[in-house]
Amino acid sequence: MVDGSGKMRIRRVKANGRERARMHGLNNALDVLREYIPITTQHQKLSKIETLRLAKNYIEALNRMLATNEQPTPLEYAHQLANGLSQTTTNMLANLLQVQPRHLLPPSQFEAHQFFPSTSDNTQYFHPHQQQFLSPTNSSTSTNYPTPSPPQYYVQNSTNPSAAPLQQYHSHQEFEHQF
DNA sequence: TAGGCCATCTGGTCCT
DNA sequence: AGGACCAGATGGCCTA
Repeated sequence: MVDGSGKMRIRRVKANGRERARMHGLNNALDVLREYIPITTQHQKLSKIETLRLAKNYIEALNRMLATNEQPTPLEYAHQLANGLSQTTTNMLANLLQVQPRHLLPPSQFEAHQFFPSTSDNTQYFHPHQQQFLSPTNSSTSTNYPTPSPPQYYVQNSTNPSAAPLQQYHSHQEFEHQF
């Protein structure tokens, strides 16, 4: 602003105030959005960009459930939600859904991590490219659903109003019983 | 300490 | 003319 007149200055100050209010409105909307997505933390809220990414993944996951009329396994669900998220948020998600963070690595890191880290168990692994589960002993197509490793499923924070599809299941057995 | 995230300011553009 | 929206710049705070 070259013109330093009082009138111009007042205009600028008023515009700044409006811009501040506009950004506060945007942030409030983001706070509301955070309440409806299935990650909640006590001490640290999701960043703006991660909130938007996770919300998009969550909508996609819900749409998929509606389209297929099936609930995903926790590992599948975690994979859908973790798509494109940062390492930090992915770890947080893995922790909340009680799956191994290494199972949620993006394709590049997934392969770099060696496809099947251990052959000592019967754990099956979700392949992000093929969008299906493979087992260490039989890497051919697995048609029946796997038994994912985490015995407990996501328990929603009671202060969070979001309707996370898995929150109703409190144990692995209860989850399996639905099918 | 570098990098990520954020709030704020600012000037440009478009719309009413 | 004035408001809304946008993107770039800047500086502060926090964390790995």
